[in-house]
Amino acid sequence: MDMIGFEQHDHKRCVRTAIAAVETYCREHKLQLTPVRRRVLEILLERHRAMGAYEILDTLRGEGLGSQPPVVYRALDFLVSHGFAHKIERLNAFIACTHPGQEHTPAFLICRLCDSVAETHAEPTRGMLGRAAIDTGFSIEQAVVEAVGLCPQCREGAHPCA
Amino acid sequence: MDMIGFEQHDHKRCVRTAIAAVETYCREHKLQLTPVRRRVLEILLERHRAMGAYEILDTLRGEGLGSQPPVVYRALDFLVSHGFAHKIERLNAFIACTHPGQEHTPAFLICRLCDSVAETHAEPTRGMLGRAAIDTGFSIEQAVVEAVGLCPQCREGAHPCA
DNA sequence: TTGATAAACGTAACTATATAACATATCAAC
DNA sequence: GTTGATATGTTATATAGTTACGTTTATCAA
Repeated sequence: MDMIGFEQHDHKRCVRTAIAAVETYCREHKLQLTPVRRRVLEILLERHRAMGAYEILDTLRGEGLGSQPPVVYRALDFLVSHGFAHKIERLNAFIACTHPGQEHTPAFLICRLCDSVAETHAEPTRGMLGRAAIDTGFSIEQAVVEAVGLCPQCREGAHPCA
Repeated sequence: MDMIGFEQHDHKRCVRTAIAAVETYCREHKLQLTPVRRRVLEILLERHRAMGAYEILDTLRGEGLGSQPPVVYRALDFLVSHGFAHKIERLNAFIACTHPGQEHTPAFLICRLCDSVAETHAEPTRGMLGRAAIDTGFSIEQAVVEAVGLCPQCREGAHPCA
């Protein structure tokens, strides 16, 4: 058991489950989960945090699985476009999806101190943003929702004055 | 009158108004609206769209106002940190705030075809995201909310089948 | 099983975005 | 005017992402 993503959980099990879900999805949708793509996803799942493309690339290099930027960017494009991973725009980094295969609009809680990221769910077409879009005639296709703040752990340590 | 930000408006007047508001705010809060900072804000207001830092820098260069990246990044840091401009994470670009000086949580509607950006307002601490934050013990300090889709103009031209 | 086609990969070079570090200048207060 | 803080100028470098092109591998139909 580790403390990851603000919560305790059995990490090895969560990696296995996620990989299995992606494998199934790819089989059913005739997508090629090639060695590079699979390994990039595994790296993201194992670390269980947002990683820069070049950080992932360094790991691949050490394993002889491709050493140039396009290799990792192509794998990430695949993973992101099918919802197996997400890009955190605020960090220029990538993170494995916590529930791959399911349709969802991800939102993220990013800790500004430890850079940990928790994925959650948002309904951006509801609420004020959806209202604004309708009013202006804008059609929302996708949304980036990233909250920055303090995770529970850092919150405790951060304010000795509190 | 131009078509900007999805709507017609008197652009020169909007630039003057915005600059005046920022000037007042800076005077009242003892902030230095130096020539470089002021000019970067003016450039953003005049263009009235999201601009990359290097695009702004090119303009500054042409005017002899500083030619190296740190110049523009420092000016942008100032403008963004005081809410006079915003960074669009999705575009790695910057845009002038449409109502500087007022407390607000900006949200953006970004057209994926013409890259036009409209600023609106969101209440991310309400709704599902706020609920998720409370449930996990995360304290939201700031939020990036950027919807990607089609603006009214591009929507018309984009689907001849519709 | 083979040939055609499309998809994925390997690599080099390059472009774009952003920051570090340090010297100089300017401003504000005493 | 001297001092400390704030802002600027400049060089170099770090980080992020793309283009282009040739090769390999998978898919599928004849």
